Order: sequence, then structure tokens, then C-alpha cells
Amino acid sequence: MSINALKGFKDIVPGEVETWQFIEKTARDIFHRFDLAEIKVPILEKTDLFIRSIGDTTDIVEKEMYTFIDRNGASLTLRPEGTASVLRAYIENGLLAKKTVQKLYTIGPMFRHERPQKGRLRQFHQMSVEVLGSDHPRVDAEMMAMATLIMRELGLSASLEINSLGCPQCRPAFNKALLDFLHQTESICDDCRRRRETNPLRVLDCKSAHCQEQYLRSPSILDFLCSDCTTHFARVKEGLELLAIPYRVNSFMVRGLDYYTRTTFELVTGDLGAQSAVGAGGRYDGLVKQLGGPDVPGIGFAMGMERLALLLEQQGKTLAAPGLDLYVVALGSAAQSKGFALTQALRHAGLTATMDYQDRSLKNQMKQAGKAMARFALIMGEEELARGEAVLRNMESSGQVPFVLTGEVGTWARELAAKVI
RNA sequence: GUGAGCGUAGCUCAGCUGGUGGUAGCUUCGGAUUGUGGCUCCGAUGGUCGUGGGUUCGAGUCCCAUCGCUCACCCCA
Repeated sequence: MSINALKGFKDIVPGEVETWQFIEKTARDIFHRFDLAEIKVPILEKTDLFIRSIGDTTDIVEKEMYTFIDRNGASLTLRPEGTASVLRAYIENGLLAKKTVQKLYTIGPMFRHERPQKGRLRQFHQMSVEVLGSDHPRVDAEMMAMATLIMRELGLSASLEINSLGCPQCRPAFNKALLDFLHQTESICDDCRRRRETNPLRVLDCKSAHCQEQYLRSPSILDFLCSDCTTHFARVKEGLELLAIPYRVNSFMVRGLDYYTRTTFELVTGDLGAQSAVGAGGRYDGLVKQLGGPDVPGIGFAMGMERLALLLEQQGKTLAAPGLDLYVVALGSAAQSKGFALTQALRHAGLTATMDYQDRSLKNQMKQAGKAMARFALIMGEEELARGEAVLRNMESSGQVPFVLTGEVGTWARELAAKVI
């Protein structure tokens, strides 16, 4: 029996990886246009970091973390999300002292022990952005502008939904009003009854049409915001309007992590099966302090790479692997030896080049060259080699010209590079 | 954690109410008169029918178990 990958862990094979590279390249380019700096952080952290940041009653912490005890007896966890690690690194490296507003991005794998389904894996990948040190509403709008631009440059569409969850000053009053309402509303589904006790906010996110009808009369968080939060939310919306970014306020939108305050947002689409979010984020103003750092506000968002790749694939926007510049076709052992040296020299000269080592016939080497999508083939046969020549064939036009071999292979390679590029 | 569907070649799949695994398509490899790719034609490689039991004269097909995959619930990127 061969060994297979773990459930929910996927290989990204040639043919797929090109799409991933396209996504990553597009995103990195946009991140740099927004003056973000990349930060690379470990994927393994002390378990406490995630418990303290994500919240000990969230689903992620309660049942989805890859947690184990290492050889020293310490409890470690494969990160289920990126923010906690980046904030830990921000605090630990004293990045506040280097720049009062730090704009960071990171790209990498996350791990959650859930049952896999379409658009959801146990190891999945996110590109995430964290901006620490500013609570300006324009930063919030800028986050959404960035996420929207990434979608646009990938050629994808999704709608932006926004909400405000208030702050520790105004949220308790809403929670109470919501609980009161939910206890007065009787005809709600069993799931909602259960959620009402564990996470009342989440009840509003119920997918049952009947429940949604009831909740139309539920208290809205937006009516309970304190004046600072109200002003902040208004200015976020104003920012989006200044940037001409379409959005929809969804006061039922909640997030799965405890640390969010004020602005939250999601980029949603109907093309991902049961999953709807391609990207999501929000503000987390007390979190850095809560993790033992300075009292600086923060906001961030993440986009799911698998989900983006899935959307691109569904729209037929997959990318072909880049072809070769030149395929060296050599016949006979003398030519093969020269060809071997020439192929390496071509790479020194900056070309993408390869050759066949299986001693195939000319016809089959040409087939290989065609399959490799080579733009040119250099045919070195025994006859030509004896005359100090080879044949340079343009694989697209099928035109071919003699190529005179003078001097060393390094010289040939530079001359070929000049002709081919 | 719960539920449903599906496991036949590297991939996509035929295989009827049980009666010998398909000249199947794609891929891979080779060939179509001496040394020229793509198109076409020909040929070859490739399978313990997921695994283990059971029923039967006989199981890819029916039954049970098990493993795996997929989708959905929960939740989320």
C-alpha cells in the first residue's frame, strides 16, 4: 500500500501551481503599491497565543486546532490563522519603535482540523494583511480597497459586505437587547436555539429563510453603536465612497474570532459551493495590548488562496506553464556531449534550455521539443557538426537557418541568446 | 462530530435483471522507407475492479464490514 497525503491536505501540482503563482504575484505587486512590507512568521506557536487572541470559546480554539505536546512537554499549535503570529512578531521585534504605523503582509499555510469540503481544507493558504498603529477610518477603507483591487486584477468579482461590531463600550447593551429579543422570538430553528446560548451574534447569520424573516425585526448592532463607533463607521463608508468602491451594509454579518471590534467586512461570492467568503477581515483595536504589547489599534484581512484558485479555475482562467526558449536536439554521442555543454552554457546566458538524454531519434526529440513548447530548437547532427554548423529551427514558423559554430560553447550560447531573445 | 453519494488503467469513464475485465477516449512510449515537432493513421505499455468477509456453480455487479474520496451540516479563508 502506498502512503497518501493526510485528509484535507493537498498537493499543488504542475498545471495548478501556475495559477497559484499568478495569484501570489498579483497580490504581492498590489501589496507593494500600498507600501506594505512582507513579514515571514513561523507556522508553529505556543498554544496560548491562539487561545488568548482568537478566544477560548470560539470553534477554532474549541475543536479545530492542530495542538500537540512536543518533546519538551510544551503545548504547541499549528497556526489556525495568521493575525496572532504576526502580532506576536510585531510585539517581540519592537516594530512599533521602527515605524508608528506598520503595514505588513504575509502569505502561507494555515491549519484547522475540520471535515474538508469544497473550498475548505485542513491545510489551506492565506494572504493576509495587518496594519498596526492607526485607528483612522480611512485605513479601514484602504484595506477594503486593497482586497477589492486584488479581486479586480485577478479578473474576479465578489461583493463587499461591511458591518460594525462596536467596541467594548457599546457592545454589551446590544448583546442584552439581542438576547431579550431572541428569548421572545419562539419560532426559531433548533440550531438558533442552541446558538442563542453559545454565541448570540451568530444566530443572526442563520441560513434558514424562516429564521431570517423573524430576524428582520431584531435589534441592529448599528443602532447601539456609541457615538465614536457611529462616527467611525460613517467615515469608513465615506472613505469607500471617495474611492468609488461599491459595498453593502450587512448588520447580520459576524466573524468567527472574538477579537474583532468596529469594522468587519467580507468579500462574498456565490460560486464556492457552501462557502461564500473569498476574503474577510476587520478591526481589532484591543488585541495587541491584550497580547502583552503596546496599546495600538490594528486592522487586518485575509484572502483564501484555494478559494481564489477555485474561482479562477471555474472561470477557465487557468494558466499554461511557460515554455522553453530553446531545445537542444543532438544526434550521436559527439553531438550529445557538445549539446550537453551547450545547454548549460545557454542557461548561463539566461535562456531556458534543456535537451534529451534518452538517445531518442531526431523525430522523437523534435516531438519532445514540441511538447515542451520550445520556441526554438537547435539541431546538432553529426553531418553539421563535422562542418562546424548546426540548424536553428523556429518552432512556431517552422523556418530554419544554419548556425555557424565558431569558438567555444560559451560563444555559441551568447550568439544564440542574441538571436532567440 | 453528524448525514448523504461515490470507489473499474496515470486521467475520464463503459460494463444491462450476477455468466471470460473494454480493439473505449485521453496520457505515456514506439512506428508510418535513411535526419525534422504540432494534424492524421498504426501499434505497444498499462488493472489483485479500494480492502476484507459473505451469498452463489459463478460476484466488477448482490449483502455486510472497513478504508478512502466527494459534497453537505456545524463553522469558516
